[in-house]
Amino acid sequence: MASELIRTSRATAREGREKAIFEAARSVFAEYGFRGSTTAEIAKRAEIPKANLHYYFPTKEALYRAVTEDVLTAWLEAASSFDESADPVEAIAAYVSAKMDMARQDPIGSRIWASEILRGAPVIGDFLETALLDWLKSRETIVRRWIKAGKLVPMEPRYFFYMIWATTQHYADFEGQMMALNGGKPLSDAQFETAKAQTIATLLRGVLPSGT
Amino acid sequence: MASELIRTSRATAREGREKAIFEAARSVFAEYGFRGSTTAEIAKRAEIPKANLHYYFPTKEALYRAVTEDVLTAWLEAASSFDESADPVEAIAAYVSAKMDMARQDPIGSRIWASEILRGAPVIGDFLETALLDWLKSRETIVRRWIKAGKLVPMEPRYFFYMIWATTQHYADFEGQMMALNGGKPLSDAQFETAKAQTIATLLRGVLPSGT
DNA sequence: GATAAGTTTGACCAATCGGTCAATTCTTCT
DNA sequence: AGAAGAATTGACCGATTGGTCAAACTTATC
Repeated sequence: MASELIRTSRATAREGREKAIFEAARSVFAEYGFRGSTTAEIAKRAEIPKANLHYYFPTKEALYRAVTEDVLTAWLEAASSFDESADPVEAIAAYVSAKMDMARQDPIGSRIWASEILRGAPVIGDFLETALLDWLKSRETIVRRWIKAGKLVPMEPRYFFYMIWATTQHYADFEGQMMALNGGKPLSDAQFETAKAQTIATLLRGVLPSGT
Repeated sequence: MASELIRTSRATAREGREKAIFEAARSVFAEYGFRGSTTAEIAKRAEIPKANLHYYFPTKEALYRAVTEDVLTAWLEAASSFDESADPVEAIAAYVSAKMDMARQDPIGSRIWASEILRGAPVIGDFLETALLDWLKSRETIVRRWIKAGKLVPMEPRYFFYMIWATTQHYADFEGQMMALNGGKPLSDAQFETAKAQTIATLLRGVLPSGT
């Protein structure tokens, strides 16, 4: 069966195994950070011998770099949902919504980001100082324009973005705390939608002029 | 000189050395989490031989428990600043202010909390399910009363507290990210005061009825 | 079906891990 | 001054760390 041979070809099998290692690494790094993670634990979660892991990723650091780069890509995707052309209500709502969904769908990525920053961002430091700073500057300009047009209350845009990042990140990083406060269960879909809607509403009311 | 002997007595010296170890442990645990931290690194930062560290704290875990208990104490202190008797504006402003100041003065404590939650809160789990849950429930009752009295917009109090916790925590845990976005320097006192005032203003406007 | 290339794996390595211990030094008390 | 206890420390321990390697096994190609 040639077709089946193609489907299970070496390249495909390799991709699958790489992905299994990758996902195992994500979960371990998110839980224990870089230094606290062991290649043995990652191999165990990927259900392969440790030596095999080093065949696909030469070092623990190379694996970590691959994982963090992936997180950055996801971050940039969500960032694009802050739309300059839209009016502030739409732009903010869409952006917060996208970030909340990201925290919900990929809490592990968010936690990797958090633990990377906690130890001083040795790997993504460059990204923070370049791409993230550029993004923030350009969005600050947009927000300032809205403020001047009277569409938003006077404020320092930067600290508003910090509030947004903080809140959305919180739903991923502190899931454990939320679970403890929710009878040991994670937020249901309904609860999460309520949280999301309320977060957007509170943030919007917090920056829109009274008459709006 | 008897007075000097008393001042540098054994008990006092012991306290001092214990505190040095304690502080070293806090900084290492905050940076690398429990598993990523090593007693060797802690001893190095405390400037003592590793064997001496184990004279004061028998195990790495005992040291970690001492550190986390200290963090919980600080948390409870800040929690008390949410005053039931005050009106909502005062209560919320005071609470957010206290939490922001805590994040500013003791970012390390906040980071220890964060990394403990990231790995599933194995040590403070009990606290979350008991003391923290009790605190949250009682404050939810207060907030609901204010909502019924028309002093606050209708909402789920819980998610509002999450926003407060998230934002204040963010200023401690993501200090590295903020530095990168601030020309490599930490927020100045003036910047921090602006951030604090704006955070309080935005949160308050976000939950106060329009006419207020 | 034979050859070559890609993949898997147990055994192993030096370095580091948390922790112990006995010998030594320093303080306190009489 | 000297005995007793408290504190310090280098040397050391078994276990675990990230990583290597050669041998065995699979798969693709002719």
